[in-house]
Amino acid sequence: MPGEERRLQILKVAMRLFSHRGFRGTTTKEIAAAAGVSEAMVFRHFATKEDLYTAILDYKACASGMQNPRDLVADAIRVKDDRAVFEGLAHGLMCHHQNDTEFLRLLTHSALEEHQLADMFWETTVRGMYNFLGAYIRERQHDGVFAEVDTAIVVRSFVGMIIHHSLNNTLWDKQRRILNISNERAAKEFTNILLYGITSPVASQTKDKKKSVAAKTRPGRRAKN
Amino acid sequence: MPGEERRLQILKVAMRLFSHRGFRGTTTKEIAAAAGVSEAMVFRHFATKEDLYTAILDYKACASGMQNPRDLVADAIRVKDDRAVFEGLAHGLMCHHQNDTEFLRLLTHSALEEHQLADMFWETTVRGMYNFLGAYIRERQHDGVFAEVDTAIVVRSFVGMIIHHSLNNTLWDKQRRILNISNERAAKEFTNILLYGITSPVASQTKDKKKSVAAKTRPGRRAKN
DNA sequence: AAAGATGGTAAGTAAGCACTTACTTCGAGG
DNA sequence: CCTCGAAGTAAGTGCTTACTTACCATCTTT
Repeated sequence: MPGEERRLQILKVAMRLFSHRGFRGTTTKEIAAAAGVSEAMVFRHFATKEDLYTAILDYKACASGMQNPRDLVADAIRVKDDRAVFEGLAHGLMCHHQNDTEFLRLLTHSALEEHQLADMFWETTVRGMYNFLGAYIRERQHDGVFAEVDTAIVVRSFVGMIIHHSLNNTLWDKQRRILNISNERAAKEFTNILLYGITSPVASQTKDKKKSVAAKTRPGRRAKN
Repeated sequence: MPGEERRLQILKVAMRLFSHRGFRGTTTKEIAAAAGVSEAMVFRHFATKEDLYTAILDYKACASGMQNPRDLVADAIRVKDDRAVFEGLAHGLMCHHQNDTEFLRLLTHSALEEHQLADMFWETTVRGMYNFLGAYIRERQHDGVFAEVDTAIVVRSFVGMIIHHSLNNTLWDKQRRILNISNERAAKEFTNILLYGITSPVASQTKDKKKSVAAKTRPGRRAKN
């Protein structure tokens, strides 16, 4: 097998093991065995175990896509379709987490171990999310559509629903015993709660002074299903 | 030092180390050194390292209090003060997480390692939370105060905001660079979003058919501070 | 066919690990 | 004073760990 291919294979195998057992909980012997080669081969491709770990993180950060979440909802932002912005973002993130469960696990491990990856991820992806989503919310506040709440709090609330749901599905309740819904449904419901809350609508809100795309696309009211 | 006292001391020291470095990442030698005794003493009090781990979990589950969160808001539930229910719950949980950061870390570690503690915790505390909070929400839906959303989704959303915020504070952004607010404020803002969403109020909602405590205690509208 | 790069391994090594053994110290009770 | 159990340790034991060395086999190039 050519070198590059083998390298990638070892990397992927190690990724799987690290994500389940953690860095210290995974031995180089196990990695070698899972890859079907001798331990020496692992060290031919990666000088140290630590190198292998950081190579994985690079791979996850770059190759694995991890497209800017902003791109997911660029269109919706342009036309100020609030529902599409939040729903699209939620759906995109949750699908990513579902398709790449190792990602969340690795990230959580690195946060616990206080590995640099956690900081890196925070400084780039997370901060970026707070910035661009915060900017959008602020814009809509100026439009008079959103209430004047600290934007960071809004982002934290919404991201909290999403991440917590994904963590539940991949870490805590894999059989989805407590809550088993599709990502589409979850995205829609979370968006509903963020935009309108759970308090029953008591007055038909027909007196919108500022007509907005959000208002146009707002559903009558969600039903239980 | 008497036996019981030493045992507890070792247990607490181990708890601190385990919560930061994980089970496999902490050596018995380190534990002994941190407790100021020889390694043999650790094994006199706990037959194996695994025993020490489960002893910690028992200690956390029982001794550490971990009072039923229902008790936190029993009064508010009785008088159906929605705001007090959610705000009290959020505040209580977040304060608990803040005062005992090891708790969240241990729990997260055990979930990643798929240790039995994670299941135990899930089956008791988490399931209990979904049950009692879900029951309250359902009651208020029958009262016509809350919209007809699947109660488990509502609980997941709200708990998500809380847990995610706590995890941020203890794991990801310890310096609170992105969001630095008190637990009181966070509890209040999360509750606002859950109850009313972030969409600006456009019609004064004076036509409440069913007068409720929630309606009475609802604030005019929150301001940015 | 010689040379050498490439992909691979068996068999180490030194350090670190959980756990043990054989021993000391010391205060209370008869 | 002596004994006896509880608190404590120094120095292991055998196994595992990350990492190395020395060596093979099979291609490609000249």
